Amino acid sequence: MPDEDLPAFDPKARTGGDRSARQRFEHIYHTLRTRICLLDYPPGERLREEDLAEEFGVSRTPIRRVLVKLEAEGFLRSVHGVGTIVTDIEIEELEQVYQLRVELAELIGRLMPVEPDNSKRAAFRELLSRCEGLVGKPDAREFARINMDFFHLLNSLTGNEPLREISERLYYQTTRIWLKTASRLSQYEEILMDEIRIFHREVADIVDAVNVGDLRVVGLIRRAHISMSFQRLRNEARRAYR
Amino acid sequence: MPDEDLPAFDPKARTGGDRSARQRFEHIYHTLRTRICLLDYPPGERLREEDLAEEFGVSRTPIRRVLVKLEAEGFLRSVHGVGTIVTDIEIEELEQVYQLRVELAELIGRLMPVEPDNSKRAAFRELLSRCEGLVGKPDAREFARINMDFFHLLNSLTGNEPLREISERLYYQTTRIWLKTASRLSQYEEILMDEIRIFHREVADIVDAVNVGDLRVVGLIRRAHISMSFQRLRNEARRAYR
DNA sequence: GATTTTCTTGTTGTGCACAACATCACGACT
DNA sequence: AGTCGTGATGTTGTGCACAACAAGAAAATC
Repeated sequence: MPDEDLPAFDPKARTGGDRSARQRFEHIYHTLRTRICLLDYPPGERLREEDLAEEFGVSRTPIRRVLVKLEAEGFLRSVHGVGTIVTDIEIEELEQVYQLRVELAELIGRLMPVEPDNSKRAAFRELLSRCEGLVGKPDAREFARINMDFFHLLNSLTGNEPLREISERLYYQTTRIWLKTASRLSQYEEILMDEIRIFHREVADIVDAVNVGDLRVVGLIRRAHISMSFQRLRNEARRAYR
Repeated sequence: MPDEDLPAFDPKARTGGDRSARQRFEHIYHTLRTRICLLDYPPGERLREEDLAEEFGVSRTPIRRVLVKLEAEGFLRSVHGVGTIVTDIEIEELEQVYQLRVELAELIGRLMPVEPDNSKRAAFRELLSRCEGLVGKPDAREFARINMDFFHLLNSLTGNEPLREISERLYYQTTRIWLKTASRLSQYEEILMDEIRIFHREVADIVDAVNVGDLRVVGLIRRAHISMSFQRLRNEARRAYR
C-alpha cells in the first residue's frame, strides 16, 4: 500500500498535483519513508527542504509538515541552522528495537488474528514466486522491496490496529539499518546470497503455516527469523571488526 | 518529567520566551499532551491554532508543528476548513490498545530491566504516601496526576528506549479515554473511590516487588492490574447502558 | 605564526498574508 | 412548503520573506 510510484526517484512519476491536501501529504510522507528505508537517503544524509519542495512542486511549508512527522517517528532529526539529517542507530539501540520487534512479531499471531481470505493467500503465493525469482538473480534492492511487501502482508494478519502501526514503524527502522550495516561488510555479496536463501525459506514456511491457517505458528516462525537475522548480522559485524 | 508548570492553565506560568526553538517546542508539546490526557481538552474539543499561538506567545507556525506531532501520535486530527479536534476512541479500539498495553507491561520487566537505585526507591515510597493521602480525600484530577507519575516511574524501569516511548504513548491514549468514560458513568463518585482503593493496593504491591528487586514480578502485577482495570470499566459501561 | 574576531554563506525556524475548504444561514425558485 | 443555490464566516493549508542560528572562511590582532 505505501509504495506507489515504483521507480521512486523519478520526479515525473507524481501523477498530477490536483489532489487534496491530505492525499498530497500522505504521498510525500510514504515516498520519503520508502526512500529512507531503501537507503536512497542513507543514514547521515542531509535533506534540503527546498530541494524536496521543488521536486514535489510545493513550497517548503507542506514539506516541513512531513519532516516533522518523520522526525517524530525517529527517521530524521532537524537541527536549526544545520539541516535535516537522516538518523543513524548504533548497534546497541538497534538490538533494543530488535528485542521489541521479536515480541511484537509473536503478538501478531496472538492478538486478533484475521482469517486470511483467498486474495491474501494469493498474495502470499505471488510473493513466494517473486522470492524464487530472486534466488536465481540476487539483487539487494529487489530483496529489500520483496521483504517490505512481505512485511506488510504479514502485518495485515492482525486486526489490532495499534499493533500494526507500531510494528510498521519498527520494521522500517530496523530494516534500513540492517541494510546499511550489511552493505558495508566486506563479503557483502556472499552474505546477501545467504540471506536471500534464508528469506526464501522463511517465506515458504510461513506460506505453509498460513495455508494451514495457524497464525500462532506464523508468529512463532516470524519471531525466530527476526531474532536469528539480527544474530547473524551482529556476528558478521563482530567478525569484520577484528 | 513531562509536567512542568503545574497549574497547567495559567498563561503566565511560561517562564520566559528566551529559550531555544527546540525547548519551546518540547514545552508546548508536553503541555498540550498533558492537558489532553487530563481532559482539560476532552475528546471532541476543538482547538484553535490562533488561540494557542496567542497563549504561548508565538505565531501559528510553531504551534502547527506541535499539532502535527500530536496528530501523528493519534491525539488530534486536523481537518482542513473545520478545525483541529481531540480524537475520541470507541470501546472496541480502546480494547485493542489495552490488549497491547497488557503485553508491553510485562515486557517492561523482561526487556533490559534496570536495578532501581535509592533515589528511585525513594520516589516509589513518596508516590505510595501521596496515594495514601488520596484515599482519605478522593479527587479525580489528583488521582490522574498520581497515576501519571506512577506510570513514568514504572516506565523508567526498563532500559529499552523504544519500549518506553511506545508504552508512554499508549498510556496517554488509554488513560484519557478511561477517565472520560468513567466520568460519564452515573455512579462515578463510588467508582472513583473503588478505583483509588484498588490503585493504592497496586502501588503497595509494586513497591514491595521493587524492594525485593524482582522486576519480572513488577511486570506481572502491572499486567494484571491494567487488564482488570479495563475489564471493570467495560463491565460498568455495559451495566450503565441497560 | 598562532589566535581571536568578524564576516560570509547556507540552513532551519518564525511570522504573516492569502488561498482552499467546510459549514451554515438565507433567500430564490419551483 | 421544500429544495437547491449562493454568499458570508471561520478554520486549516500554503507560499514567501525574513529572523535565528551554525559552521567555516577570511581577516585582524597579538
